[in-house]
This record gives sequence, C-alpha cells and structure tokens, in this order.
Amino acid sequence: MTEVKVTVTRTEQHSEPIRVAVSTVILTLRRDDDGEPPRIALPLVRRTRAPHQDSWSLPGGWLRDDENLEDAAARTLHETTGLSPSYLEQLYAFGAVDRSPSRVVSIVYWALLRSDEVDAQSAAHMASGLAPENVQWFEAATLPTLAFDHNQIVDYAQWRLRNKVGYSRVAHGFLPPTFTLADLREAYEAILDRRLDPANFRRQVEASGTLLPTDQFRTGSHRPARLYRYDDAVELADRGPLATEEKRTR
Amino acid sequence: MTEVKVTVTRTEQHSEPIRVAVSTVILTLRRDDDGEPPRIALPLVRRTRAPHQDSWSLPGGWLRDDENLEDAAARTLHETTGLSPSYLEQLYAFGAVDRSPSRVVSIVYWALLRSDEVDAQSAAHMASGLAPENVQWFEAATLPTLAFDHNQIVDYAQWRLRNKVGYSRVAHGFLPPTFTLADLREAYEAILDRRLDPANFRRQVEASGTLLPTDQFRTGSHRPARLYRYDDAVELADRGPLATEEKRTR
DNA sequence: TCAAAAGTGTTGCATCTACACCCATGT
DNA sequence: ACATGGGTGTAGATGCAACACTTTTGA
Repeated sequence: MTEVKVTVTRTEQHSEPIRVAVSTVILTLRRDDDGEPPRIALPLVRRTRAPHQDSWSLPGGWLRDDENLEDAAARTLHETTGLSPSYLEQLYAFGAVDRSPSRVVSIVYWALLRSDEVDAQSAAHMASGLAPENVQWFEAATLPTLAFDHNQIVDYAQWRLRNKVGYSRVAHGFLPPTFTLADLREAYEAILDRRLDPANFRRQVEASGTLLPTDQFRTGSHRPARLYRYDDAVELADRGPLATEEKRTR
Repeated sequence: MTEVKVTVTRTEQHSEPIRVAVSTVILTLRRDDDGEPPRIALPLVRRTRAPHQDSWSLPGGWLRDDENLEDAAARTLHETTGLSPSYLEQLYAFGAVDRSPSRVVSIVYWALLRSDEVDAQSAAHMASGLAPENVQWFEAATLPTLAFDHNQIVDYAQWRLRNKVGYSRVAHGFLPPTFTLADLREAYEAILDRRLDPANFRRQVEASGTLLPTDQFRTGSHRPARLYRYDDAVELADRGPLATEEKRTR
C-alpha cells in the first residue's frame, strides 16, 4: 500500500467516480440424457450483497487498472465460476444511469464453453473450496428474473450468437476438437431453435471449407459417423478490423 | 474550472481511478461537385494537449456521472463539432491498458449525418464562436495517422457500416427525408465501395418494402426521377433485443 | 435528334429446400 | 431382418447478376 498524490481537474462533470465492471454471458450446450436435443444453458451467480441481494446475476467483477477488458472478463469469470471459455467476445457496454444505485458502467462479454468441459471445470471449481452453492446452471430459455438488466443482456447475447452462427464458425465453441456432423447440426439447431435438414446441412458445411474430415468414426448404435475437426487456417469468427486490434492489445 | 488536490489510496486493485471517455465516429457522404461519386468523410478534432498533442482524433469527451452513454456521445459530439447525428449506435468499448498513458476506457459510438445538414450544422457551429480551426473534415479512405488507436476505430466503424447496410436501412441516415433511388444507390456504392446495377438495386429496395413512393419527381438534366421516402413503420436498424433496452434507458 | 439517366424485361447461374433413396451398423 | 441414423442424388423454387431494351427529359 502506497499513497500517491495526483492532481485532477475538477469540473462539474465529476462529482463521484464512475466505476467500471465486467460481466460475461457464458453459454454452453447441455444434454439431458433423456434423448431430448441439447439446450443452451448458462451459469449464474447468486448475489451476496445489495443491490439485488440473493438474485441470480451474471458472473463478473470490477475491472482492475492494470488489466485489459478481455482479461478482466476471463479473470472474473474464472474467479466466480471456475470456467474458462473456448470463445470470448465483447457484447456491449451498458451504462444507463439508473441501472444501479451507484454509477457503474458494465462492459459485458459473451462466451462459449465446450460442452465436454462443463463437468470437469465445475468439479475443479468445487474442489478448490469456493462456495459452489452460489453458482447454478440455468436453461437460457427458462430463466428466472435476474438482477439488474441481466435478463435483457442474456437475450441480446443469444441474439448475437444466432446472428453470428450464420456467417462464422462460432458454433464450434460448443464442441470438442473432433465431432460428427450430427453434433455440429445439433449445436446449430439449439442456437437457431429450429430443425435443420441433415442432408442440406452436410452440404453447406462441406462447401464452407472450414471442416477437415478425419479418418476416425464414432461408433454407436447405428452406422458409424465420421469425425471432423476444424481447419485451424480459418478464423473462428470474423470480427472485422477489430480482430487484429484485439490481438495487438492483448 | 478549478484545480484541487486529492489523495488516493493505492491498493493492488485500485491504484488510480479508471476514467470513462466517450468518442464518436460520425460519417457522412461528401460530394465534390466535380461529377465524381460522393465519398465517405468524417470530422476530426485536433488535440490541444498531451498525449498526442496536435494529432487529429475522434470527437469525444469524459462521461458525466449523471448521463447515459448514448447521451454522452451525442453531447460530446455536439460540443466539439456542433453536429447532431441522424443515427447513433454503440460501436465498441476500448480499454487496453496501454492505449493511453493514464487508464482510460473509451466507449466509442458510430453515427451517421445527413449529407444535406453538414454545411448548415458546421456553419452554425462556427457562428457560435468556438474554435473552428480545430475541426476538419477528412475523407475516410485517406486519413492521416490519428491519435491513439483511432485509425483502427474508424476502420471498424466503416466495417460495421458495410455490414449493417446489407440487412438494415442504415444507409438512409445519410439522406434527406425524400430522395431518389439514384441517391440511395450512390450511398450504398460509397459504403460498399463498388458499383451496383441500377436495375437490380431498384428491384431489391422495392422488394424490401421499406420505401414509399411520393408523387414528386426531381427534375434535372434528364428524365425526372421519382422521389421516395422511408416507411416510418419499419425500424431504422435491427439491434435485436437491445433496441427496446436502449429506448428504456434513454 | 441525341445523350443520358429512369425504369422494365428476360435469361442464366448459383443457392436453398424438400424429400426420395441407398448405406452400414447394432440388436 | 430391421430399425435407425449416416450419407448421396435430384427436381423445383428462389434469388441474384448481367444486360438488352424502352421511356422521358434537357439541350
């Protein structure tokens, strides 16, 4: 702890400090083991203090003055839930004056988590001794009323995901390194909330040139399905000129 | 303006306050009166202090603790350039640690300005007695090196505009209330930086159902062209679930 | 009457959609 | 053998790009 003196110019604009928070909507595919198609789920954190005490809210925390926004999103997400996303992108900055009693600007990120890592990461987090009862998974389609404006933020994150899945390979943020076309199609179906024709889906992704077939097959109760993996030469998602900027400032 | 000295307690998390700034990329269509097609231009502000003193930069300023982000964007834009946008949308939050000597998180907006209002608003701003020599218009395609990471921000704004023009009616943020199809096509051509077939363009916008024909025509040196206006029943741009949120918090 | 932009028609190509059909495996 | 999902083929619909063509004005 050191004390420093700084000179600030006080104008009528700065009566109290504006604090910067970072939150993350992290989505995954959850399978119910009952033959139902997988559905989108996300972890929420129970608030332990006012405002909105005991309400469920997005994982997040305060931005440190020595870390970048994306680093803060990953850090606060990991600290509160133990999760490490496979994809992370900024969603929106929320800064309405009335969204919290004190003035807070929240930089919200959205993230994807591979469905095969949910259990492992959750277990590791529980074993680390942190309070696991304050983190709970919910289905995105049937959320309770959340703290602040977090319901709308989750809706917006899903809207962005639906949009982006049409022109990028984000859906693979849900999947392990190798997967069948049926796995991929189920991810698309959960995101878009409609059934897709398996035959046409196959041709579309093959034509996109982002998939590489492996010589392995998943054997199950029927004809084995070929496993594919993603072509690393293709970008995961197109973020325009910003993609290079993000890398630079990391 | 008064100067005060304040004492801050340094902890590992909060050694100095994180300040929140707001900037705006405001684009318009500029016609050169030489028969050339119009090009995208934007106003920049010369910095009068360090860092990057004398460099050109995006108009902006500090967020007040009693105003919403979008209000701050409109206010700082108007204070620095005298301009009032016809369209305003959040672009991205930039918060890399190293983008400025002190820690600043910049919420950047992008905006459109009707080409017929550029001169009027600029003239009013000059008449108001503010320093006009520190605001200058540049063509977006041939910018000098700007302060901070502002070149990349302008690139990103143009990328967003190019994207959005494909699935929304943002292009009309450039145009007056009534316009010809050639006006609209020129706006699209400037945004996308390629020529469009007039016949196909006409059919596409007519099929989109966003245009209402008026019974007026613009008479010029050739066959008069019908004037159209936008159907107010159609949203200006689709922002997903956020559109309602924005209105609520305004 | 001619140049040029406004506006219409038509054709070909690529893509999407629906659905019939064959293939390969576990039971 | 047969049910089931994996995988291929194909015909119709739709949308878009290219471009020929007609219309209407000012000069």
